[in-house]
Amino acid sequence: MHDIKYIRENPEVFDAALARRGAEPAAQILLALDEQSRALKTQLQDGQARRNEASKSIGKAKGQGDEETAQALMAEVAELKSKMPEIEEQEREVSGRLQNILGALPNLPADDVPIGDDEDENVEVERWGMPRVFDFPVREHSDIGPDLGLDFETAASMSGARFAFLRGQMARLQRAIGQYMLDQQTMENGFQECAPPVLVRDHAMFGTGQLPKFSEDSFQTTEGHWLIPTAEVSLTNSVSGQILDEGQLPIRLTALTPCFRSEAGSAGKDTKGLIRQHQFEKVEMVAIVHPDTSDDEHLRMTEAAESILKALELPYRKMLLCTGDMGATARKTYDLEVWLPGQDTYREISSVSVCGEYQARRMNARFRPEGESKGTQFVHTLNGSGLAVGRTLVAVVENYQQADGSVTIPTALLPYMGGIEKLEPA
RNA sequence: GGUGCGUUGGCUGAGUGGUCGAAAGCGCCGCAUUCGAAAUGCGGUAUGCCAGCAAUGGUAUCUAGGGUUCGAAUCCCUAACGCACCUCCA
Repeated sequence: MHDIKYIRENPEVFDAALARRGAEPAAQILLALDEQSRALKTQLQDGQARRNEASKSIGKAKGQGDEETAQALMAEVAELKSKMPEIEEQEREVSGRLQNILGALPNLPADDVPIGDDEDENVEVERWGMPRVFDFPVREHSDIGPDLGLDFETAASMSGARFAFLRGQMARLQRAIGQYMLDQQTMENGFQECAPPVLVRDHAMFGTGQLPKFSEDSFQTTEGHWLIPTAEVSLTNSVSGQILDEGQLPIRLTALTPCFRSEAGSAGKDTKGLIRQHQFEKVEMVAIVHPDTSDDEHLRMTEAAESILKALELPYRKMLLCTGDMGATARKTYDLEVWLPGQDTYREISSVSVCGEYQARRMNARFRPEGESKGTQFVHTLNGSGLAVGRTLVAVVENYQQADGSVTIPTALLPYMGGIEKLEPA
């Protein structure tokens, strides 16, 4: 959500920023609606002022027992009132349209975000770790997995495509990965562990920006609840509508939850394996911070995600997303892409975004600056995966695979594996 | 799923259909007092929009949306949320 005042004062800057994202200019239509809406408001308020004045006089007249004057005034007010609903209706319609357009616009990219159309124009910032050299034919996880407890057929029989049924040591490994990452984020990186709802209402989805534009990406129950596509929704909305004390900031939250995505529009993409599922687990990080610190927090959060990959000794690269590849709510995003030897490529495993006040405005999440009794400011919000559990599982299986089809367990995960040191093919 | 009660400013909490943007207290800010502080006293303390250089004035907002009325924090309806009891159930 954008500040209409800012647009009023900087229409060209606003449109230029939208253009960098490849979005159509919007300032002109917004300002036209804004002007109309305000003109109608004024008109309405003039009418209301006269009505209120007359109504007060009626009260006085009645108090003095002057029934005649009261009747005359009442007639006048009735006349006045007959015209008001029409203006009211117009005003509602105009400001409704204004809100709709405003609510559907993406965030403005930060100045240092590279301009580009799609992922091909993302910029590699750094690379960590050396891809392992294999002395046997490397296989994809979808190839290795079935003998280790990764069962797509059983899942398909009950749920269809893009679901997985994990068994035995494979299920255990997924649990170990989730537990390990949650422990790291809470005990090492200062995030508070949360266990939030995974079903949320419309306004929560609007607050974090999934609605109104991206409803087709998520599942909705027959009751009207949405299944969260990421715990970002639940965690960020925990401060929705609140006025925090400056001293409470920063708030750092994390949660391990299932995430649900319809993957509409990605038909034919990543159909093999665990990469793109309707349901997957993810450890999410969210930070609610003072506006002055959001850029630093962005780096901090990215490092928190990187620390997991380093501990698991998984090679990765850090990408700065270009304007065309960023999510609608982000001002700036770093993606971490893990090396998948089976696919001979780097694949996204974490996405860390700073949203500025874009979500905070939508949620009306504010803080009260220290030492001031009045006045509030919007907080800044950030979110990032720390990390996606399913894709981490893929990365472990592919990077730690052995010639005999077994998979060794990264040292960091051993304490979570209950004595299992290797996944053995059945 | 059923019944009842509730939702007021940063917080607590009054409020008979007109004089209520709303008592009082707390908190916060300023001033006085003090060497300084505490305590005390005095004053000030919501937000959006419109007009205005400004002071200020107008208007809307007492969870939200409808309605009744010349006039609604106050009456009616609906929803959301909270609490209690009942029913059911991991």
